[in-house]
Amino acid sequence: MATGRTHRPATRSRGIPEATVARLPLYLRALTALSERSVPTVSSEELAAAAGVNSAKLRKDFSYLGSYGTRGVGYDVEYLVYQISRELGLTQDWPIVMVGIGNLGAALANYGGFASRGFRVAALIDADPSMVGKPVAGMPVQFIDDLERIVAENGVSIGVIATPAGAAQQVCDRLVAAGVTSILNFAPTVLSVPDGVDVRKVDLSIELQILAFHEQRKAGEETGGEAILPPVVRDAAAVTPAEGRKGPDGDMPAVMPA
Amino acid sequence: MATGRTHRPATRSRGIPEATVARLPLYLRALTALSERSVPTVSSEELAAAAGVNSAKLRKDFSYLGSYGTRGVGYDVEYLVYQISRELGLTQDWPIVMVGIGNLGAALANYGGFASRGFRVAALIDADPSMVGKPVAGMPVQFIDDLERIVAENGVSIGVIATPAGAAQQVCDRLVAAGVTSILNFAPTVLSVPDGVDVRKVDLSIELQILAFHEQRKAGEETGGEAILPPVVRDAAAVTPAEGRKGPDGDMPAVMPA
DNA sequence: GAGTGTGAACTTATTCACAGCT
DNA sequence: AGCTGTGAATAAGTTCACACTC
Repeated sequence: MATGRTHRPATRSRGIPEATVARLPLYLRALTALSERSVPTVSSEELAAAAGVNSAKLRKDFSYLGSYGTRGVGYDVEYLVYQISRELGLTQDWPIVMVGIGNLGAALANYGGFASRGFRVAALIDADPSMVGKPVAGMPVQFIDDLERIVAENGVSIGVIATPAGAAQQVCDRLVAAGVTSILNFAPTVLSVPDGVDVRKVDLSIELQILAFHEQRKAGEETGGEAILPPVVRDAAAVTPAEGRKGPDGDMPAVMPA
Repeated sequence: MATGRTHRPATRSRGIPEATVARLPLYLRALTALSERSVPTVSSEELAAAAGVNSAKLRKDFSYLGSYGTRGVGYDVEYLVYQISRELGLTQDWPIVMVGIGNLGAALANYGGFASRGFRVAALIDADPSMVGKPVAGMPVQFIDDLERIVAENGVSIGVIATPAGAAQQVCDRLVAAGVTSILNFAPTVLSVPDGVDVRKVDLSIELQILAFHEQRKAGEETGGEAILPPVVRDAAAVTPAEGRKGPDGDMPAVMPA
């Protein structure tokens, strides 16, 4: 997240904590499901369970939006759906462009949840001329040379990058120059953007690595903590010995080629 | 994240903060890039820039792993690659299964970064009999009835769910029953799992909604904060009036059908 | 009675700033 | 002189617990 703006805007702004903002879509999804089942009201306890958080957190989160509940009763489902939608900006229409229509890009374009909530795919863009014109998710892929025109004509402010890592920064620069100010990045690279542009990243392999960390911990705990199991070295190529280090445990294995 | 275990294990454990763990893969990626360019050492400042964080945070993060740097010089790239890999558990091999080989599942299976770092796709599994046997990313899709056998035979502890939302919880339950203790969930649902099982979710539409929130803020700020612009209502269907509410601004529009 | 809304306590994360090593 | 490692200060996020309202 590369939000510039350190100082808050002059007007006394109701600052909704970032952590809360990140949970609003979760609440919204749970509420939408209730709405479809025509449930009229819901308590913080019930809604929290549906959203997978605890009720105190949920109430605190909602308190930043205003007092939308009724004591002794709970929350009006439809009313809350509306208020959260509005807060998230989903009562308006957001045209987005997707750049990089490979395997992943195509899959994302086909993914329904995309278009569902206020988001509309304005264009699919790729740099491969052989892709251009091919229909993906019911719309023809456009050539990257037209990126600037497409962004301008559609008033696009949100871009999705699903290119290979090598192309991502370049695409990002063009998007930003064309006026895009929010980017969802699926390429495994750190993007650098000017102040005022938001970047969120979704990274497959990072998520797996975090899971592996915890998984490893579990394995260690089973044997009574501080496991003796020496890590199975998978790839010890090209690691310098470097003596005198003081890590909490495990120096590099001796079998290591310099 | 549904980590059970409230109490720390008996042995005085070096508790690495969750926020730090989440950044280690980032550092690792930056270090790997340096390693490929045969850069021998790097300062916290340089590495932080490459990873997109600030240097104080990076040094603090590394301090939880041990003292792996050299004052006045910086960090030995190869040595750090090894230490972080070990800490993340990437020096061992993690067989994973992917369940749900639709558009997204197939795209993920084809995604290289998956297999690269210690992770090995042991099986692709789908519930659609017509998919079974078809090669995806060079391996035949297997039928969901074999899930338990596959998990057991391969010692799988990490599962990836890329099914439609409706099937996700059921698949999750089967994975957990079969012995999987870490799950990466791409389905737009909250999964409930027993204590001791970790779930991480990747959710497209949530990320977009967070971006929309910030995007809306920017639009408001341009006109001098506390924008007068009335939110364009896209879908005001079925919202109850509910008078007497006290949100910070904007009650529901009057045009609303009860 | 039931359940929200919220100060206050607590926990986790980030940033500062500088002592200490090379 | 340069750069790490880390206590101390600050900020952000979570949980507690209960007054208050319906």
